[in-house]
Amino acid sequence: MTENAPARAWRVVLEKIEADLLSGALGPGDRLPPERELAATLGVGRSSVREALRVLEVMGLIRTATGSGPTAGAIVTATPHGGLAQLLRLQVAAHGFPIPHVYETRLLLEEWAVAHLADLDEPDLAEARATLSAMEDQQLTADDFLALDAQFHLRLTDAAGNLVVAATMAGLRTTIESYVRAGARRISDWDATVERLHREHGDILGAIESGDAERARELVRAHITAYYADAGMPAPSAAVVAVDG
Amino acid sequence: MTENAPARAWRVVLEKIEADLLSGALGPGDRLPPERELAATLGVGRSSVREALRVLEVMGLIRTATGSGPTAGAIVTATPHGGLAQLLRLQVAAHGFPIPHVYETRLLLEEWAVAHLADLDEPDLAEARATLSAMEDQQLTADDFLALDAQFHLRLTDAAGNLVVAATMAGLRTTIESYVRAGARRISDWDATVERLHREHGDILGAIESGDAERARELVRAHITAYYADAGMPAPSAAVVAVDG
DNA sequence: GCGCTACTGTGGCCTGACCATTAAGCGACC
DNA sequence: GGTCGCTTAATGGTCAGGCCACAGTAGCGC
Repeated sequence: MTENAPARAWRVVLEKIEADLLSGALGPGDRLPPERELAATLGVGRSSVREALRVLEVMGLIRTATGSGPTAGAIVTATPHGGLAQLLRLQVAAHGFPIPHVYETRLLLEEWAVAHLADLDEPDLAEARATLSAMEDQQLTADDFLALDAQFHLRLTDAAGNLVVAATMAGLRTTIESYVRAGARRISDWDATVERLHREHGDILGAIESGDAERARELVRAHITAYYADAGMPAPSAAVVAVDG
Repeated sequence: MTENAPARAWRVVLEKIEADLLSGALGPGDRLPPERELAATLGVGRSSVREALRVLEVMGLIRTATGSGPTAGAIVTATPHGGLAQLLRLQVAAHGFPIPHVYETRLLLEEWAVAHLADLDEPDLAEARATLSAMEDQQLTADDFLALDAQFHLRLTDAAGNLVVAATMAGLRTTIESYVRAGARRISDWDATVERLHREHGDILGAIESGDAERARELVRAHITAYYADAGMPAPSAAVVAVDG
C-alpha cells in the first residue's frame, strides 16, 4: 500500500514522516524540520513537501503556524476529529457514502457506546449530565438545543473511552449536522419534541447507571430513530430498522 | 468548520470543489478542470490548487493521471477505503489512536455486521464462502492464510451492505495488519490454529444463515479475541473483554 | 488507407522569489 | 537597571514560471 508508486515526491515525504512517527523519532508535541530543510534532506522540492504537510494537516496529524520560535512550524498534534469529519463529509458529498449508511453507523456506534457504558463499573457521566442540565433552559432556540443535543451524544460516546469510536462518531455527527438541522424545521410541535428528547436522554442515562446494557441500547435506538422519523429524514433503510428493532 | 480561516488559498479550492460536489455540478466519473484553469478561475496559484488536489487524492475522492485525453486529469472517484486506511494508520502511528481502541472498534463493527447479516432475509454470503473454500488449501503459507483470512472478514462486512462500516473495517484491518502478522509468528502450533480458525469461520457463517444474530455475535467475538490472546496482542483492554464477554 | 511523427494538453516537480507573522536579540531611552 | 521598541531572523503561505513525462490526437508521408 505504501509503495510500487514510480516516484511521487510528496509520497516520499509522507512516508518519511510516517516512519519517523512509527519509530518514535517523532511524537505528539514534537516539531517537524522546517519545510526547506525537509526538502533538502529528502531531495525533493519544497512544493512537494508542502503537499505532504497539507495532507497531514487536513488529516489532523499536524498543525502549522507561521513565525519563529518554538511554537512556529509544523507540530505533531494527532487530533483525529477534524480529519475524520472532513473525510466523511467529502465522501458523502461525492456520493461515496450514502447518508442512510452514515445514519446507520452512527446508530450502531452509539448503541455500542451506551451498552459499553452500562457494563462499566463506574461510568463517568458527569459531562453528559452537565450538558443535560444545560438543555433544561427553556429559552434555547432550536439550533442551540440541537447543539447541546449533539454535545450530549458526543460526551456520552466520549465517556465510553474509545478514541476511535469517539472520533468516528464526532465525524459522523458533523457530517449529518446540516440534515439534522433541516429536519428540525420540519417538526411541527417542536416544544413537545424537546420535552420528549429531554426525557429520553434522562432515561438513557438512567439505564446506563442501573447497568442495564440492553435497555440502554433499546432506548438509544428508539431515541434516534424516532427523531429521524419525526424529522422526515432518510431512515437507515426502513427494513433495517424494522428488522433490528 | 469551513470558514473563519483568514485566507488560506488551498482551502478556497477545497471548498469550491466540495460545493460543486454537493450541488451536483461534480459527481463520480466527472473530470475536474485542469489545475492551471482552476488556479486562474479561483485567483490562486497553481501550487495551492495542487495542495488541495493532493488532499482530495489521499482521501480517495479523486484520482489523477498524466497525459491527455478523457482519462487524464483529476477524476472524481469517491473510493473511501484508501483514505480511511491512511488516516487511521497515520493516527495510530502518531499515537492519536491507541491500538487497543482500534481492535475494540474492529470487534464491535464486525459483531454488528454478522448480527445484521443474520437478521437479513437473504444475506449474500457467496463471496465469503468462496474465500473460505480457498482457505482450505493446505499449502498456504501463514501470510497467505492471513491474507485470505482478512479477505474473509472484509467480505463478511461488505455483505452487511453498509459502505461506511465496510470502509472503516477495511481501514482498521489495514492499520493492524502488521500487528496481526507479527502475532502469527508468536503462535506455537500454527497448524492447529489454522484448523480452529477455519472451523470458527464455518460456524460463524452457519450462525448467520440460521438467523441466530446473538450466536453470530458471540462466535465472532470469541473468534477474534481468541486469536488476539493466542498471538499475544494487546487485547482490547482486558476489562472490556471480561465484562462484555 | 496505414503508419509514423510531431503537437498539444495535462499532471508532476522544481526553483526562486516575495510576503506575513512571530519571536528573539539588541539597543536606546527613561 | 529595566523597559519599551526597533531590527532581524526564522518560518510558513503563496505565487510565477519553467521544464519534464506522458498520453492522446491530428496530420503528414508513403
